[in-house]
Amino acid sequence: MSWRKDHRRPERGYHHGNLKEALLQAALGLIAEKGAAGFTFADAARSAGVSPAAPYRHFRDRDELLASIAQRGFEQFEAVLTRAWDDGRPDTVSAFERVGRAYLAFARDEPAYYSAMFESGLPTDVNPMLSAASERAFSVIRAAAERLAALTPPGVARPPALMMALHIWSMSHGIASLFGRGDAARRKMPMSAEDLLEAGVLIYLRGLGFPTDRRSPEDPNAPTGRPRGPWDQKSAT
Amino acid sequence: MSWRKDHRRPERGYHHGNLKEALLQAALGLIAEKGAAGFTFADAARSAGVSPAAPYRHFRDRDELLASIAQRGFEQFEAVLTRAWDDGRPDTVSAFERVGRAYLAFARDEPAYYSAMFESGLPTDVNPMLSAASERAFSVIRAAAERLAALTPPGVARPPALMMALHIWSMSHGIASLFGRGDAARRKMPMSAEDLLEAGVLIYLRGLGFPTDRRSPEDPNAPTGRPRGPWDQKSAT
DNA sequence: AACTCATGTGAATGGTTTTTACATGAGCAC
DNA sequence: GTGCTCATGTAAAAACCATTCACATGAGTT
Repeated sequence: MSWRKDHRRPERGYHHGNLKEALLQAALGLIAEKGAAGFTFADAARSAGVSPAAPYRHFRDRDELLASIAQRGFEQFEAVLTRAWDDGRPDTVSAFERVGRAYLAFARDEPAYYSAMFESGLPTDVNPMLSAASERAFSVIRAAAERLAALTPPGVARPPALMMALHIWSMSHGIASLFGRGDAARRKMPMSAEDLLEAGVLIYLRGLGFPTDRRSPEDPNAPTGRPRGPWDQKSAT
Repeated sequence: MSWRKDHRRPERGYHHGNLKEALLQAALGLIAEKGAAGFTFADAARSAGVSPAAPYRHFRDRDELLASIAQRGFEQFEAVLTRAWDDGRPDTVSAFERVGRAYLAFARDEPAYYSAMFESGLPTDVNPMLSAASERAFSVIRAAAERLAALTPPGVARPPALMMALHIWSMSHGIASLFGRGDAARRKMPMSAEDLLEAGVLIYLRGLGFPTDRRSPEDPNAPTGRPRGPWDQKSAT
């Protein structure tokens, strides 16, 4: 049952056996703990139980390790967004909102990945593998926007899907960066990041001519009430 | 004999005379050059022509210097946004868009400040002066949103101004972070960051019920043309 | 002129990055 | 099994940075 010295740490011989993976995991933990800037190469080596020079057998330098993490992050991000999109089921608009929530959930649940992906100051364009992975993640949002754009009601101008995707991505990224994480940079928030994003997306879609009110336009429950907006969806009192 | 200061500075006595300011300026240049992460305390000292220990007479540590820069950045940011808002002249909506463009212009023209403010990983809440400065900058956007919210057409639900401000800020910040800077993280962009933000804001405002089309609704130049959206505002062919 | 104290220096400590020469042992040929 | 080879790990060292401490300087004050 013991295939490699993968499991436990019985007695690490001279060779680690799986150092590259161990370094990635160690770095991930350290970034989550002390931020992308505070993470050090030597610390990762110490975490993995090897000398400070060992990592250089697997990564050219600290930046390459960071880039590997960012790339893996984009791959997981793509998977998460793809699953949330679920090819637009059960309906395009609600699947689209699910993608938005998945975006925020990823930023919150995987701060280390998110940090490496967006806040590590890595030059994105010099690493083709990295920028390709990033592009694939974005293409999920873009594909969803294409489907949404195709649903534009008749008589309404059809927006460019790429522009829609960039808007939604920007708002998601802005909310995640400014308000999305645990306790950092938190301001007086009247609502959760998720609700903020959902309301923003609904308002935006309404601005494009989509009908987004899930209540019937003439709500029998509020015949004389004030007009309602998408931001009321969760605040029914 | 070797000059004590590598640069031609008239005052080269034992005391610098204005070291704190010189360090701030030096750090600003270094951050612009090598990013917030790459900037080193010793480098700033060298730039100012003093020993590596001298900066400790003015800043507790590297983070405090970074925080000082971030604070000054928020102050300049506030001034820039306030000037752009110009108390809502000549009309609220166009002044609001001017604020958005000013946001992007600041991120582009002052990457060092922007980096220190938003990308340096500083704990915002532990420094009261810093978070207050950040709050004051945000309050400009918030005040503009208040004025905008007050203009909600009759019969349309009035959105919470704070929510509007958070949405606009998020989109601005997202665009600035993802697409706003010189050559970093640039993707296939169908339009400039400024136009992207302007279109996004107009669509968002339309979603809130604001009339935003600057063309007359029945445009005589396009009597049989396709329907138009805010994204067409700049693309008149 | 003498005193004081903010401000700057030099040196020392301990950590990080990265390179270089060397050590180990896993996989493979035989 | 024996012996070869090479990927992988180590130790040592140079260069750099953050931080501290004892000490030096000189500007402002008395």
